[in-house]
Amino acid sequence: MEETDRKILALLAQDGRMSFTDLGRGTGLSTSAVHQRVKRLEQRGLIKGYGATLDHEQMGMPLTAFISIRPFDPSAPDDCPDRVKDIPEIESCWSVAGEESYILKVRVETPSLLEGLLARIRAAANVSTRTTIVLNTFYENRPVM
Amino acid sequence: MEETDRKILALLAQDGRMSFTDLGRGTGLSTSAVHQRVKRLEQRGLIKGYGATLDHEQMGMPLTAFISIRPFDPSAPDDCPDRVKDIPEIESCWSVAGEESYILKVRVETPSLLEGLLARIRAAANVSTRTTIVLNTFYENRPVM
DNA sequence: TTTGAAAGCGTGAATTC
DNA sequence: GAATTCACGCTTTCAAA
Repeated sequence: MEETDRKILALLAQDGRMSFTDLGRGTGLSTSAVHQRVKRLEQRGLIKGYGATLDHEQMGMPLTAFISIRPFDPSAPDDCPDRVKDIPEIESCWSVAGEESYILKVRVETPSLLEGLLARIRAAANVSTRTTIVLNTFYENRPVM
Repeated sequence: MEETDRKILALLAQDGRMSFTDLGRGTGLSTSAVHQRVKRLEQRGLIKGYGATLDHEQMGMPLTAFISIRPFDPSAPDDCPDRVKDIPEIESCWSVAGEESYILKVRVETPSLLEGLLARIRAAANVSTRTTIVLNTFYENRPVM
């Protein structure tokens, strides 16, 4: 992948609704040339999708937390992501190296709903949890490339 | 905010490039009605922006990590986010309640670049760090609403 | 990659509910 | 105040070169 594609990706990371015409202006290509490149980037999976970034506070989900997870029984099959994937409050799920096995990022409306969520996670996956409450989001998902 | 707006937000969170025409079909409104609503949601800040989701592995930044931060000197002014905001490898920056004061999420190309990044962060903000390497991203930034 | 053309979309004003 | 209709110009999309 080269220069022009990286430029297109940078522009789309910044403004996911930018028109092909403007992408063309931004890269010095014709509209259909960028169009084809974007389609190819989508097909190759370099662009995984497009999304609007919402203000969760205004949407009534002001509480964000990280939940670090370690299995109770280290010998049990380790399918935690599968067991929690249908819990809609979980925004992200990573497996990690370190003291814990997984980190979840969750969003909820209230502390008491967080309590209920933790109980559900512990029950679904038979794990112990350590919760870190987010006090302030300075920035999130800045384009890094 | 009501039903229709939530529906629009859900659709745009899922596909940030959906046309106003399709948003209209999805909500039972005319094109210009959704158009007006989306513009209002943008103005009110409920929609903070639109972005493409990129595949960082394919882009040559396969290493993701969380860096937990605590100040060396608890009495010093606590302006860590300000001091690290120009480091481009940092994708997200949260302040948190718990043993550490901040969590950063970073993306780099190689382990040795992570080493250099950690040194830069420690020097810029006079903090100690604890790094958790991401082994696998099962999912990230799923729409939660 | 570009050109060119058809179809579809965005946008605003006027209108109605 | 919010929805619809309509009309214009611009954008998307695809085939052909």
